[in-house]
Amino acid sequence: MVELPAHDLDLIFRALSDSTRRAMVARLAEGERSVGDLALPFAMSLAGASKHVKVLEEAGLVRRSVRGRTHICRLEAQRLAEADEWLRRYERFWTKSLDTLEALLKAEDAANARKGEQP
Amino acid sequence: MVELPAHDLDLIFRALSDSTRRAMVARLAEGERSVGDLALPFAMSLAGASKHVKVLEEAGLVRRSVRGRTHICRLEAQRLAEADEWLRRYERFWTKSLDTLEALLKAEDAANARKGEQP
DNA sequence: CTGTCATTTAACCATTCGGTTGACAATAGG
DNA sequence: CCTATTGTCAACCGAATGGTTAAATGACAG
Repeated sequence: MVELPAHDLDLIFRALSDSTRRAMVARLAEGERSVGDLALPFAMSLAGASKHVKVLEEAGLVRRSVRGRTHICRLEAQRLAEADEWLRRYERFWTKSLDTLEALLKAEDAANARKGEQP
Repeated sequence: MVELPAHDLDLIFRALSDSTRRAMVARLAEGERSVGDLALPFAMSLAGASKHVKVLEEAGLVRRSVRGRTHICRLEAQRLAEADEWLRRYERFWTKSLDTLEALLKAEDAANARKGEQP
């Protein structure tokens, strides 16, 4: 459980705050992709897409290996885990509300059951 | 399991990409805080901090209730859950590497055990 | 009514962002 | 060698970001 520099989380969350980049991450989850492949789905110049890839790379979310003239990208999932680690610190706050709701429903059921037993 | 608009995730991740705002979230996890309280830890004008709170609010991460002249903020954890939901789509990619490591270790153990059985 | 406390708004500034185009570099395939 | 293909780099643009200060709003206290 390493404590990461705040700056890293800045970069990771920033990288994920753009839907184009999130889509690229989704694509990379299916397997390695060249920059050109990643650019393909978007109505955007290759240079534009290339910039997005760079942002992902600088956030550590993507690793690139140059093979000939094509740059092959692959997802660096550990980095996603680090963002997730930060978020899960607060997990109890969103599960708690569900638990509370559950408790309320149970209490209601119990009340109904009592009514049913003594009409 | 609601599919959220991409735009919402944009706002949530963007809001979390700043360490000041993440610190505010952390603070709000301890309980409700006024804008002034939230601003206190930072070497920043109140107006500046107020802007950060607004960013959190617009991302839906914070709900504000005005009580007299003080604005009381509280964490809207469901919103964090939505970011987490996106990330967990890729959970298997970062747990997989751990599993693989585990498998390797187990295989090694098995090999050692075999050696031990037939010396 | 007056002042003061909590906060927002407005205007401004430098920097970053997301995007473009055009030039460049390197590799692949005739 | 020549020419595509793959991708980056540099310069530029408008919009957004993170910050400031100064003024405005709104509620409470005397």
